[in-house]
Amino acid sequence: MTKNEIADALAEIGTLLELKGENPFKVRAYQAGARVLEAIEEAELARLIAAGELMSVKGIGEALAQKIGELHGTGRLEFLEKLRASVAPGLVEMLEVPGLGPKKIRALHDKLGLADLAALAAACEDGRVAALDGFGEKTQEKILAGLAHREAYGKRHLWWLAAEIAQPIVQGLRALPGVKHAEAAGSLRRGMETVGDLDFLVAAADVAPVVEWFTTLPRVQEVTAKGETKASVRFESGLQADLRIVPEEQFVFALHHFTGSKDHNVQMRQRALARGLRLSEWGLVPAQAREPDAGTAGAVPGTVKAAVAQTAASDRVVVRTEVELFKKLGLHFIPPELREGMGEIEESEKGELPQLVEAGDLRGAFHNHTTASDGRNTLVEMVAAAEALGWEYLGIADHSKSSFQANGLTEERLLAQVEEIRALNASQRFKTHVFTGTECDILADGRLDFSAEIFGQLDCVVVSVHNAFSQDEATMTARIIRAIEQPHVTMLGHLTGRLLLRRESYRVDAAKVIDAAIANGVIIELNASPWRLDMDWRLWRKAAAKGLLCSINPDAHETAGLEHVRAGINAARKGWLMKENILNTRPKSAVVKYLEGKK
DNA sequence: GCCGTTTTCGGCCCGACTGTTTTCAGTCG
Repeated sequence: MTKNEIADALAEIGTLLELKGENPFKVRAYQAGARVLEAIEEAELARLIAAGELMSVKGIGEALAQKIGELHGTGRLEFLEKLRASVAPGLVEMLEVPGLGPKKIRALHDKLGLADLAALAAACEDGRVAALDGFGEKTQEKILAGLAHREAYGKRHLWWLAAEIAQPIVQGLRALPGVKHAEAAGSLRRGMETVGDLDFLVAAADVAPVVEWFTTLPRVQEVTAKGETKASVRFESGLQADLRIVPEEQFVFALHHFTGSKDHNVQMRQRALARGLRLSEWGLVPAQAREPDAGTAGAVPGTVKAAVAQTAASDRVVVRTEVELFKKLGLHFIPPELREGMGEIEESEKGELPQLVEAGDLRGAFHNHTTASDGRNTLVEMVAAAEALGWEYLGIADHSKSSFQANGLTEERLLAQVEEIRALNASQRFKTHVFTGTECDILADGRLDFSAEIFGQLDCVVVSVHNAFSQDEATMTARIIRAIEQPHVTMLGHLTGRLLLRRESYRVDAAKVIDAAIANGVIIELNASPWRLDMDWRLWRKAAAKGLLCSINPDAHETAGLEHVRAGINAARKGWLMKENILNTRPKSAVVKYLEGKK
């Protein structure tokens, strides 16, 4: 069984135990185990298991090590199979209904015998749910609404589209009178490839006008909450957005808290405790400041909020920026993209966080299409757009002949395009230099769509899979490796072929392909299309450490698509990549030298 | 179930909100 399948199995155990009402800390241990496993490489896992060293990994103890070993060796786990048999599958689905958690689901199952969503809907409609102890009319309505909206609104949203909505809202909030600061937080700020909802944070003394402005934004379909410090809306697209308003002195703590991730926050709080401090969205206070105070209106005694309220202003830990917040805990600033609880705190403590690549570091981009194949803008239009972005160079890579659905180029058409590009460069009409190239199909058996002789006349050869997606993992992996072992190949396009929220990736052993790419001096692209972001950011940190070179490729099919490199920069930053790890941060002369070295 | 410069037992991040309740449990982030 593969690493990811084992991680899924552990996460499933956690969910099932939760539904059975098990000790929540045991549940957490399985969930944590699943996450830890995802961060280990396939080969490293096999080695740890063989060497009996699995328990040396933090978060994996005796019980998890035994179960992981059994899953890895046999592909089965009796413990999990018995667990599955003891929980109705419909209960797992119920967890996706807003307002339903393990306790309520258990009650619905034990007292009403409900075992799936259809039975749940029926029980709500005839009022049985509302009659249950601990439930009521409101809860019943909420469940029904949740079931109705599950299809339409339960989905996540692409970062790119969410950012397009969020950006003007942040600008608008900042322009409101009395607003001191406004930021988008959450997974959007962390640059995740998809986001569940938007989180806006505002520092302002006067709350009402901010809430009023937010809840009356264009395209707001429904205002789902409107209170003293918070409002929530749902846009027509189904995207939800939360707004929180805090006093100015709390803003940095709240921004950090609502940026997350959850794992990062847990680790930060533990770190604060270890240093005699308590951290929350309310502030940073000495851990011993626990005694309730009569004057602490509204705050629950013993909480950080109460401690903040009762601590004399002169004794509070005053923090004006996130840089200062991290510094108070003995850390260097951790960029939001790295806050995934994946070792960033340890590296920050050592002062060894990478100098992450920035949008301004890009000097050009490869893998772009024109009207010669399936693009919507001509060569000249694409180059003009690249020049407007200030790029030194633009790599063209139209489809090859086997991609007939994409109007792929034959050898003759490709060579004609090469002539056209050379003439354009010679004319000096644009400051942007154009590199010739192709996005050549990797055929089903790993052969390529053009001969080495053709490749020899191009600056850059991108090879990609566009058909026979259903091959098994071993076949697909061997196919891709065969392709990148061939001479003249510069880079591999979209490693897994995934389309976020639309199409699963094809099956491929990423670790093997990464090793083969390094061995053959082939680049793997970070396809910056917001629908792809492929190869996944989670794989980049280790791959780059091993020596893999990245190219952030927009895969643009129209001029506007060139700007998708911003999404690629996000993903690269999440993958801990520095400028040095990425080909298209290099000046044109260095790129020319690199490409000539490949011939 | 995991973990340990107070520990091998007794903890495990923190707080808001909602709806259901007369003081709190469950859910969510």
